[in-house]
Amino acid sequence: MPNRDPKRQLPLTAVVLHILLALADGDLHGYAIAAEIERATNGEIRTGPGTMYGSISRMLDAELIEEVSKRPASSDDERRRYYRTTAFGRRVLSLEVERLSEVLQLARSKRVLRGSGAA
Amino acid sequence: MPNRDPKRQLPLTAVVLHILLALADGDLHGYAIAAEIERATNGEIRTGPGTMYGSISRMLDAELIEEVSKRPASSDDERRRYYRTTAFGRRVLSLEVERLSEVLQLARSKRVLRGSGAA
DNA sequence: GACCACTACATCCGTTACGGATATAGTGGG
DNA sequence: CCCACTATATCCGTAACGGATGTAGTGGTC
Repeated sequence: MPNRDPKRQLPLTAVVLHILLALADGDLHGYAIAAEIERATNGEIRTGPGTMYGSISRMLDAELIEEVSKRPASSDDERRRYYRTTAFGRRVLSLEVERLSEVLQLARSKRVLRGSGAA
Repeated sequence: MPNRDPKRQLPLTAVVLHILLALADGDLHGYAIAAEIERATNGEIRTGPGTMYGSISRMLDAELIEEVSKRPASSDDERRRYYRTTAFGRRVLSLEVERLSEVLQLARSKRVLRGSGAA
């Protein structure tokens, strides 16, 4: 059994964080996750197959995600393997987002941002 | 010469990010950086010597930080080695904070946070 | 109905990064 | 003069990333 303490999973790597975010809207298969991450980050984070399938494998082991057997009705490329976040994965994601929020507050208190910083 | 494109340095690892944040207030030596990170993260991120001095070494190579020869007047433990962020390091830090800010906005738009999330 | 670009997953391997263990030695209070 | 603490350094096993390579199904087109 993998480690059930969500705090032990932190901090997440950028790739793992983005995979969890990509799956927050609904189940996706590996290739689609990579495309979604690239889209969501304006191409700034790209995950080649090594990174993607390696990360998926580790996340399955950690039970952050799980494979879904039943696939969307209309899309039927048999090669696709769909994944969704587990309750544990959502909990970890939530904690990581909270942690990042605190890091950002710290950074802002040190006036680290240049002029054009986002809200 | 190391890579001078600050975007190539992203995403930073959690440890590197926190080292840059710790040095944002002023020069510190390695041991003090580790203590400051532990303090600033309420003990959630701890850096043993392997991580700390390894990270410092890599950051020196990347010219994110540099060693300062002149040390604070009153503190004179000869073993200490002080570091400060370079202009390049501040630039990278600024970009990373901006990136994290965008990640957080994305996460919030997906309603990933539980009730007690920070502001 | 052959072709070909694209989709999709898998594995390999080199590199980077982390983390604990170990080593060494200076510092400073009691 | 101890002894705990400070401080840096190195070693080594493990985790994670990233590009290369391989294989094969899909789907449009001529």
